Amino acid sequence: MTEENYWLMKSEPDAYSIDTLKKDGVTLWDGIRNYQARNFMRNMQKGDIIFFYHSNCKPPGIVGLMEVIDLNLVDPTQFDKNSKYFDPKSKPENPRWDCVKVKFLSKSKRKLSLSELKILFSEDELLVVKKGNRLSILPVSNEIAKILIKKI
DNA sequence: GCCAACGTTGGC
DNA sequence: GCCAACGTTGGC
Repeated sequence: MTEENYWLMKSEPDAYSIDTLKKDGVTLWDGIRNYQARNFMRNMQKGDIIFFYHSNCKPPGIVGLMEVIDLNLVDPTQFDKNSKYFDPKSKPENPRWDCVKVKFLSKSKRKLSLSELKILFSEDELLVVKKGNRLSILPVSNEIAKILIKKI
């Protein structure tokens, strides 16, 4: 049996929230315009579990779980001139940005806030608690993920 | 609103 | 290739 990998993905609830995902069921995680975050997405596998994190809100924190169901999809927003994610340098014959498709799994009974995460984990254990970390997609170790899942 | 911590851009 | 200027993210 292959073990799942775990990730954390951030979204501002005003832009896309856990409740919207719950309603949609599945969604394309598009609009990623950071190479490091994109490369993490490229390392995902079907069945990987993702912690959904609400950023830029009070308080920020983990609000639910989702699952990767499709990989290496071209991000359509890069070619959409009306999108804020339009990238004039990206060509359809050689797309620069891709994304994954995710499925809603569960919403936390209670938000696991960043301040709580800081108490539970060090910067080395969980990257989202690292000061100044701006990446919107981060890996989570299996060990830490199992602890987190019990708490949400 | 402030600012730390980056990433990106462009002149040279 | 260097680096200054600028832009973005996101906590506080």
